[in-house]
Amino acid sequence: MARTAGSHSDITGPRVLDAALRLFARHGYAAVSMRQIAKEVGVQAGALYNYTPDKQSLLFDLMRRHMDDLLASRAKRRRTGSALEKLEDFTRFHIRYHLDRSDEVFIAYMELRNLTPENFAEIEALRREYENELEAILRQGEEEGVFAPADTRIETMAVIAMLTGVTTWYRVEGRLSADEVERIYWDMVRKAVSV
Amino acid sequence: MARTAGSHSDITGPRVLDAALRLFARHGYAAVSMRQIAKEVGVQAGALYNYTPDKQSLLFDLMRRHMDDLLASRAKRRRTGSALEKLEDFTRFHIRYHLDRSDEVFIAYMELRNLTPENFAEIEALRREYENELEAILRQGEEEGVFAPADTRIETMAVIAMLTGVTTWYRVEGRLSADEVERIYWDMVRKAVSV
DNA sequence: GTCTATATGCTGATAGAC
DNA sequence: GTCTATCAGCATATAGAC
Repeated sequence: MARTAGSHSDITGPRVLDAALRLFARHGYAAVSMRQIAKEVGVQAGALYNYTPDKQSLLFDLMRRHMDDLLASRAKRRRTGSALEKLEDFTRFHIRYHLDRSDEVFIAYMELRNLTPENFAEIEALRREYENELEAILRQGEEEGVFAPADTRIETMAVIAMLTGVTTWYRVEGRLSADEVERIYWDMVRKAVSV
Repeated sequence: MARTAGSHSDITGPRVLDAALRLFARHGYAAVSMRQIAKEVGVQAGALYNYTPDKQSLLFDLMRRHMDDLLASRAKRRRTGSALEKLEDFTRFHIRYHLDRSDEVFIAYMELRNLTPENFAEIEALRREYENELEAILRQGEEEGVFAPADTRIETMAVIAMLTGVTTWYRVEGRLSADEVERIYWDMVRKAVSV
């Protein structure tokens, strides 16, 4: 019951990360100060250092958490079946996941260069792991004869770039539902890689 | 013949923009200081202000110049013909142009949020103009019956995102020539929008 | 756990000598 | 046109009171 003087909340930790997420996504890591984050949380700047050793860790934790969530969510949904079924599942998953987490996605793509080399290597490995699933699907499809023989690595990068681009224009209040967007992109992806 | 004391070069102006281009592309606008730019040019920080009123103008000038060049280059190449011919021309142009100007492209996509609202509006209008040509091509193809009926605006965004993504992985010293990359992407674009 | 205060250094931009 | 010197402010991070 007794509270240490000045302690107004025991959930300040998550709120710090949330504030950093919003501000980094909106203004960019380098342009956001610890004071701005503190103001958003409702504490003084010094108090932030109870929750993070430094600003870089804030960025890294956000990216790490995002990539972990992405891979974990993907692992739950992964299924067996034909390459075409797998590709549709991957495409719809990617679109939906990225629409639901626009801030995280934006940071994950834009702020890579603001990570220290060690942190960058770790995040990049996770991203590569995610891309590799798509590449494996495309390869399977080629072997099945349903996808056109091609440079699968480049196809992988092209498909991911196309899908991730949805975050640059999609607005929830816009004219299209997430379901419709899924379908449109799946149409294009299917045709793009098919024979 | 006589030179003002301290004047070592009459091409410092362009060198300032070039240095800013490289540094902004590598580290991001917000993370680069005027002192870093000055060091790259080989002058003191104060001297930069003979060439630019402020840091924001440096960013805006780089973006403006890039978009102007892009639209001018495109206008030179634009041609008449079938939608399929026009789309191939657009695709190959976009890939090649973006491979040749990776720094400019990177800045043009990553630093939009660091423009003042007025500057942003101006750049955004130019980008929209570029996108509109692609959208018109897709529409023509639908009318000709060679492209699948679809949401042309989303198709436009999807195609541009896919093509522009080439800058994230292409390396001149890599295993693929620019010609091969052009062909691979054209294959995918053609299939993605066709009936 | 949060506060205030502060250390230390870098920021964009300007003034005036040469 | 470039220099040196400087202004005023903000950066990250830390110290110590409560």
